[in-house]
Order: sequence, then structure tokens, then C-alpha cells
Amino acid sequence: MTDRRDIPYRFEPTVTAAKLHADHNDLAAGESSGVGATVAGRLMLRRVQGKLCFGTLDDASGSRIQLFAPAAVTPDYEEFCALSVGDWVGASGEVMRTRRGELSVQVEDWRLLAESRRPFPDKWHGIADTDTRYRQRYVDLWVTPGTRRAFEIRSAAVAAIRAELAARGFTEVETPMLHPIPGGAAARPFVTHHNALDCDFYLRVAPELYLKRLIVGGLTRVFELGRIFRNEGLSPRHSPEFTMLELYEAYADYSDMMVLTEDLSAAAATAATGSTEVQVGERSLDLTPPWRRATMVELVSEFTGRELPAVGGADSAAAAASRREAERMGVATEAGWSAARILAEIYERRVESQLWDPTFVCDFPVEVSPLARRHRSSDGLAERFEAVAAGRELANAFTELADPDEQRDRFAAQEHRRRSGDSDAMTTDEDYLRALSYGLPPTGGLGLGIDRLIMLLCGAETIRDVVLFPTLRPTADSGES
RNA sequence: GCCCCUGUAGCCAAGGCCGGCAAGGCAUCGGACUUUUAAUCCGCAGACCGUGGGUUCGAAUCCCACCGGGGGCACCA
Repeated sequence: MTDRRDIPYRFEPTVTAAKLHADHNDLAAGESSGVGATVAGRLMLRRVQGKLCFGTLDDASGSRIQLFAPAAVTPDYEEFCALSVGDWVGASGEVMRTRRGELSVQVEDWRLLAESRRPFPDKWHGIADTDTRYRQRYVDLWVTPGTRRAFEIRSAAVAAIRAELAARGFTEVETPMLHPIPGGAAARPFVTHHNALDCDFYLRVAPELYLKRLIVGGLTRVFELGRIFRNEGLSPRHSPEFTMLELYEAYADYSDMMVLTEDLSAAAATAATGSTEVQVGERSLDLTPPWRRATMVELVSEFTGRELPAVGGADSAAAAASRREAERMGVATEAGWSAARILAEIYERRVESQLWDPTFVCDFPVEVSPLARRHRSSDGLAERFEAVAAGRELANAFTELADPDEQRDRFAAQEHRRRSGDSDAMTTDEDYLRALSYGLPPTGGLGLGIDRLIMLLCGAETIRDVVLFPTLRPTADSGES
């Protein structure tokens, strides 16, 4: 008799369901292969028909295999029939195909590997409640088609990016997550406290300033692929903790970063899905390089149907014209904004979400780009771009500002905004300025939102579908439903 | 923080406007069945209708508050 409590300490499957299907493709219905196999996985379905029992085993290999258990062959037949949907089972026996043509393992021996003491979700409807899907991902991964696939795509894409960067001579590094001064992005940080040092730390909002210190230190091609944290609202595109690829390349500028963005995205897509064509909702989108390159001025002008000036201080005629246009489009502006700043606001509010095909939106106002170098030929603008696809920002990059004096001025401007109530404005990082004063060569830097990229590759509408355990409000019992 | 939608058995879900014993299906449990594919057939059981208050002879249903989830806004790359 099989005692349900008698769980083995180890088990050795000899083959996966996927491999069985591949190996026995030519086995005819009603035929036996003469080959034995041992499989293990979770029982997803069970059909008892008197002296015959069928089970469907999912072994997470991307396929499923039927267990064929005749009473005359299967030991402890009654107990086998009593298995629950959701139980983990190991079974071995001859590989055969039933009369109806289903490839099966005839159960000549079997072990219960773990019992599911909770009823497994409905085999037909699955989990309809998205809340439960995210809170109990361990169930969702088995039950919801596509969930596991999304994370396989994620894994493959990330591996491809690492491989691509390694091939280009980039060094992967890890910089602090606990920052004494939050910096590198305009974002509100999480605050935490170190007891022994008795001081507050901020969870990093970007690794940027540390990575550029490394360029100063001679790591001329560096990248970090890791989690960053921003204390902001949640949305289908925003998670409080998310994964960012940041890389810096000495002697390069933002044009080089465009090529790199295209190449990395295409490599990730090809490795993960076999194609650079992705499907998002009803529409498809092609990540094949090169992507469209357009300036923010061009895009906004295109969208509004009139030429808008990018140059001009807050009191200029240009700014006044832009302000009127913003009002016409229902975009709120503030008194002190330059023409370029107003342009950027219109872009963010009205244009970005309309850009479907991959596009490099180039040349942002200097005021909103405190770490980017001034444009070599356009006044008031910085050499910065954002890559947008499916109406969502995918990457942000610039030719890095290397001059310590100008960087100090930019920090000062941020401090000024901070004092007038902008809690996301940056604070001056003296050590970073010191690093710059040792000399930062011309450098291109790129930040690529990994979750956003994976969303594209999976066709996911929400970032929660590409994060295994997305941030949710904790429940009283932390997840029970 | 604000607005809209939403919460009925382990799972899927009807009912809600117009108050009157809380449908049905899957799973569980018992029975039949040696080639099933959401197996089928028969039977049993399972619900403080998200929580608390109010209106009413009577509330899943109407009202208020709170809690969870989704979407939008705000915030934000």
C-alpha cells in the first residue's frame, strides 16, 4: 500500500514530457514503444474510468504527458485513482500511444512526491482574479497559460543582453543599492536606516553616478543590470522596484547609444522569441534596426501641426507662443518655463503615448536633463534621447556631462527647484563632483528599462505580468485569499 | 490623495435597476464504467453573499463607512 505520507527523499526522472513527444512522434496509435521512461511533475487532470485511469502530467518542460494506468498493471491502483489534481507525482513505465492517439507513459510504478492539500484552481477557468494570480504566483505559474512563458522569455532576453554586452567588451559590475545621497534620476526615493552607523540610507533610484565614477576609474565599458527603487505611484507601466540596465561607454556619444539600444533590443527579441516582430494587443511592432530618429521639436511640431520654437527663455516670444500652444492642447505650464521646457511638457503629455513604432526622441531641454551634456549645435537643448515603442518609454540616454563646474551649476539649479517644492529634484553629490574633477572622458550612457522591454517581447499590457512577485498592498495574512 | 468599476462555496459564476427560502458548472465526497482528452452518467454535501453599521415586517439586492482588487487622474521615466 502506498502511504500518502511516505514521500521519497529524492526522485530521478529520466526524461521530460517535451522530449518524449519529440522522440516518439512517429509512434502509431495503439502501439507500444518498448522503451521505458520515468517522468515527474504535477498532476493537472485525472480521468478515472473504472479499471482504467488517465492522468495529465505537467512537468514544466513546456509540454505535458499523459499517464495511462490500467488496474491490471498499476500498483496500488486505488490510491493512484485517488490522487488529487495538483499533486506532484513521479511515474515510470513503458512509453506507448493510446488507441485515441495520445502519447502516454504506462504507469508500472509510481510515487507521490508532494500532495496538494489545497484544492487546485479550476482546470477549465483557471484563476480569473488577477489579484490571486499575482499574490499566489506559485499557483498561477501552473494554471495560467503563458505565465511561465513570460518568465522564460524574460530569462532568455536578459541572458542575451548580457552575452551581447560581454561580446562588446563590457564589464558587469555591482554598485551600492544603499545610497547616502539619492541621485542619478529625478525620483523620490525610499528611505531606510542603518542601525550600527545610525544614519539613513536611500534605496537607489539609479546607479548612474556610481557607474560614471567607474569610467573615471578606468572601467571604460561598464554596465549594471539590477533592481532600482522609486517611491512613486503604481501603474501598468510603473512598479516601485524594477530592473534597469545601465551602461556607460567611454569615447562614445548618444548616437552610439542609439545603435547599442537597437542592437541590444533586437538581440534580446531574437533570443527570446525568435523574431524582432512583436505583438502588443491588436497591433504588431518591428524592432529591427534602424529605428526612426527624430528630434522632440520635430515630433511635437508634427503632432500639433505647427512649428514650435525650441529656443527661448521664459520671457521670450518663443516661450509665449509655446505656452499658447500648450494651453490649446490642454497642457498645463508653469511661469518660469522656457520654450524648450514647455515643448518637453507637450511631448510628454500628448505625443509620447502616440508613438507606436520604435522611435528615438532626440534632444531634450537642458533644464530637465541635469546630467546630460549640452547639445553641440542646438541652444538650450541637451544631447539626450528617449527610445519609445508602443507609446511607452523604453530607454533614456545621453552624452554625459563631464565638466565638473557645469555639473556643479546644474546641481545648484536642482537644489533651487528642490527648495521651491520639487521633491524629485536632485541634491548635490560632492563626491561625484570630485570624481568628475579627476577627469571623465567623453562618455555615452544608456538606461534601458528591462521590464518595459520584456513587456514588448511578451505583448504584456501590464508590468505585473513580467514581474514574478509584483508589489501589492500586503493583506492581513500576506497573501491568503 | 481624487474619480469610476468591482468583491456571491476551494474555483468559475447567475441573481442586484424592480427587497420575499442564494440558480448552474468545475473540483471535493459516495456509486457505475478497460482507451479517456474539461471523459460521461447517478447521488450527497458545501455560502456569516468582502467587513461593520443603517433603512425595512423582511437586505446578496437600497443607503453610509471601511477593507481588498482593477482602471483612470495626479505623481512619475
